[in-house]
Amino acid sequence: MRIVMMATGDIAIPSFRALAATGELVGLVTQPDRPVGRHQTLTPPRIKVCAEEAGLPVLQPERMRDADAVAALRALEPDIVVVMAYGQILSQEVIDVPRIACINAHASLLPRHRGAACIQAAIDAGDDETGITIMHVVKKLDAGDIICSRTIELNGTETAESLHDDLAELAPEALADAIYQLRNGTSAPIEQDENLMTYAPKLLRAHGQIDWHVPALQVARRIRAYHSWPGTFTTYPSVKSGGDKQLKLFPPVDYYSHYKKPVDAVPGMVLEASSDGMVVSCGGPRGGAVRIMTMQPPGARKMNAESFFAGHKIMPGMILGLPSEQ
RNA sequence: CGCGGGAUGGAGCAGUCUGGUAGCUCGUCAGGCUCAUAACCUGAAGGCCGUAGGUUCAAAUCCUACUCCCGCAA
Repeated sequence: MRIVMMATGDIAIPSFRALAATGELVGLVTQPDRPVGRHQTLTPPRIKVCAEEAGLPVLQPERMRDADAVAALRALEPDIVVVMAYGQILSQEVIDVPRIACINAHASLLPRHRGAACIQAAIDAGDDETGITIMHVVKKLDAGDIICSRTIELNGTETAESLHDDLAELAPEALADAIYQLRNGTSAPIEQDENLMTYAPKLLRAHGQIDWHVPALQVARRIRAYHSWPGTFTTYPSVKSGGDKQLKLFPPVDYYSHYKKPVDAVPGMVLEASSDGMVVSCGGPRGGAVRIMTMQPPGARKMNAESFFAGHKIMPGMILGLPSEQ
């Protein structure tokens, strides 16, 4: 059995190593090296480094749909192509290259949370469970028939970062199951129920701005869900510059569905500013609040509430996140 | 050389534009108050103001180079 992996994200690394260990992996297709970081240094995907250490051929086509890229993939004569966090939409021509199947490992329980931000979406939605789904690749994104899946319970403390790592470790087992079924011709793919489908589009930094009008539970979930990518932030009025400054927010966050507030409290109002944290009024029918204990002002490192309030004049009654509401 | 912000006692900051005795909120230590305290009062210790040069009677402050940290963008 000849297997080719198409993957770019770190989530695919454990799966890559597991496949490489079987000796059936004959190549990796990954995104081209990209300028990355503060100095725009050209950096290879980490999984590419893994492939080179394993002595496997690596393809990095700018556009996988191009004829020469397809030809290069075909030259590897794959029986199965395994796609995981690759970063390019595949054309039908590419999907048809492998002799047996082109399959995808997706980090959610499909048909829930199709799309790039599936991990964040599961936490943000407050799901009780998520997992890894192995399905056939079709032209429509993440819509192919399901071969198998593995489930992981959520306990309400995960961040996208921690869940990403857990799912990365869960994936090899699911992949092995799917490949075993395909090898023996015993797989019985199940069609996805389109009525249960949700879509989690790719996230940008700007999506991390907190809307204080939503209930405290949702604010707390989002701060967890978006850590560490794309992160969450709000803005605060700066006494020094007179303008507004960004404040990044970090988990863990406590939330209160009920919180004693002054009568003029509005969403985004700071209710408490102490070494125990910054309590911010949220929206929703009962008007809860969240307690932020770790934050990061512009130009500085991440710090706890005690340090933050030592040098930043944030007083109860100030309103956070105003610009987005105007 | 992608764009920008920053480096000041243990922590977080002000002071830099307009050069002239090192400040703030905490923390630490000592004493006081108190039945008691993480609360309150008083006092003290702790800084070559990132590094190296330059300008000047005088540099945290102005000029040049360098090191490290951070945000944006990817």
